[in-house]
Amino acid sequence: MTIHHHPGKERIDAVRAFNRFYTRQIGLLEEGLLKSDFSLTEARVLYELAHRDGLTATDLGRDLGLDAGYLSRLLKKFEERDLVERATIEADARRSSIALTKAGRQAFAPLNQGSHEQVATLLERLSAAEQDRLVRAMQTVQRLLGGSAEPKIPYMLRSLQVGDIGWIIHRQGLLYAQEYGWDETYEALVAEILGAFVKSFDPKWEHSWIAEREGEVVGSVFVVHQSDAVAKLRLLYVEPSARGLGIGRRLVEECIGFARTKGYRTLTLWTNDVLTSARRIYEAAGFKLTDEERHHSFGKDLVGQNWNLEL
Amino acid sequence: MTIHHHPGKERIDAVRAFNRFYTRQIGLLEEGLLKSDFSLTEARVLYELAHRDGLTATDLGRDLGLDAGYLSRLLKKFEERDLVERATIEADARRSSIALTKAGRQAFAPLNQGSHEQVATLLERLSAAEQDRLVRAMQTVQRLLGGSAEPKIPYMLRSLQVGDIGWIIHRQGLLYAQEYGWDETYEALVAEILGAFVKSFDPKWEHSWIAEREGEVVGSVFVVHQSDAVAKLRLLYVEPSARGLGIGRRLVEECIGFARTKGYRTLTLWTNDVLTSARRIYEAAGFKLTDEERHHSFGKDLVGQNWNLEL
DNA sequence: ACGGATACTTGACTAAGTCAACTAAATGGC
DNA sequence: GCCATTTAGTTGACTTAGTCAAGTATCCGT
Repeated sequence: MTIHHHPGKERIDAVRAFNRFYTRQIGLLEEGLLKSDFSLTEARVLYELAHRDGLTATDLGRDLGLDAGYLSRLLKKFEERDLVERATIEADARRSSIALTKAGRQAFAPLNQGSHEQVATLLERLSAAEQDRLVRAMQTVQRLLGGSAEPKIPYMLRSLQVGDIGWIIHRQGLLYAQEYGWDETYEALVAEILGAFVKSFDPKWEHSWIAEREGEVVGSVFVVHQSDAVAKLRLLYVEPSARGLGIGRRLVEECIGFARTKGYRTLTLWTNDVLTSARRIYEAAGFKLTDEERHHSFGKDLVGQNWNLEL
Repeated sequence: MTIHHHPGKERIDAVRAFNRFYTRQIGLLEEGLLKSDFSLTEARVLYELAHRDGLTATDLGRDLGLDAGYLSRLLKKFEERDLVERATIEADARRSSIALTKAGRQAFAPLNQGSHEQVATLLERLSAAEQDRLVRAMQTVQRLLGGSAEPKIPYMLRSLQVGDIGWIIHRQGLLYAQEYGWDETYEALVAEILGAFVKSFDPKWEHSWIAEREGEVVGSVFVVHQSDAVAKLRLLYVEPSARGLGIGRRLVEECIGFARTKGYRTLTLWTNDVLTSARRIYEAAGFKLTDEERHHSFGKDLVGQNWNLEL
């Protein structure tokens, strides 16, 4: 379950600004269609017909937001021009499945090509990296507004890839700075830990888990070898946007399972008392608080805690 | 100058998919306007008039992509309904500056409110973090397509902030993996270097520069203390999207200037021969190659180089 | 088997937008 | 300073795009 949130004025205004911007943008793209013998709506209908099979008039009307009467006439005109043909659906005599004829596909091709070239021209003004960012940003917008509800797979775990440790350092640095006011030395500590982890990585004794949700890193945890009897769980974190999905608990469970199968006797971890949600996960997993000490780190007075789990 | 790039089919198709998606999205938002006594175009005109001063008919037509004749009649109707008034521009008797009257603002208010609420409803379905991502993504699209030309300030230099080192580790890790096929140990090395840099940072002898372009990190460099006579330049990098702006050269110059003022006698650096564009910058800045050695690192056979500049 | 819904179709209409011809004022070149 | 050209805006005549309501044929649930 995702937590919903009443949006602030700045966000609403930003979205409205984008809507105005893109209304204009689409208007510009339409102008390119003007020279063809099809209107924008006709082109949209042709596009759908060219890319999807077995469509009925109702499908088209629903997906493109068109009036049934208008669409009916439009399709009739297409049929007269021999661009589309309708096949009766045996199961339902009211509906018919609409498809482009060969002539229809031929008429659509230059239209499609024109649109393709227009977009290509638009993109050519950008560098490859910018094109990439543009596409990603568009996909983000589409995914978020597309009402795609909850993704089928809420998250998946994988092991470390290039780019991950930098990303985790970046996010943890920012997150703890925002939430607890820690300074840049925390980020530096994470960098040192993860740099050393990768450098001296020993697959026999160590492991990492990255939680990914729709292609984005939303959590991670590491198990490092302290001695043949003691494994250490390090740097558990879950993105605020992905909290409530049980990712934290799952990551800790993976660590425990890994430590058990590798024959460790104890799983230990160090944390700070301000990190209450992490603490709750450790308690639920059976960890016991063994000791606490005050320390001054990351620009704050903190209480460090060691927790142990006998395996 | 930015490097342009011929876009691939996937990117073009992704952009076209987004256009279709957003055409529909805007269609849905328009439906909300239907109950008011203004058409979408009228509402757009009212919006512009409400938010910008001293507009002429031509300005409106250009910015909203409207036919001059159509707009003329539309404004005449508004004037008859006493929603707008025109003031003659003393410098040019052909043009007149159009503004909403009090009645115009009153008529616009519920329209504006309606649109505001509609967007608010749309956003409410998302969590705060998702709203944030949506807005960012929209701003990215708008900035990239907005033809905002070159930004007034092509880039600016600043010193390190929380989140920077993680970001630099992430980007360098990915970049060298993509461009030269280096493995995750390079990213780990960067993490160790930067973790240690922040941890043992000595402002008397050391410094960092982050190049920022429109709020994004596009380059960085570090100077570290090796001895009181020798400073080391480390981890120079410039984002591919920001190459050609002279950022690399500028970063190296800053390092040299800093090393001179701090009284170092030598500025040294280590690099690899495959990094040809960096090498060109070092040569131009007066660095001399002192020695080379073959080594196997980051999953590749490489030739490491030491370069020195006597200050 | 029948009441209500669904998938279209058609007629009558209005809104939205285009195009070209026109007037009046400004602007640039010589 | 004059004249050709451009720009700002207007108007008439028109087309296209889209809406609305009433209608027919078919399907679906009970």
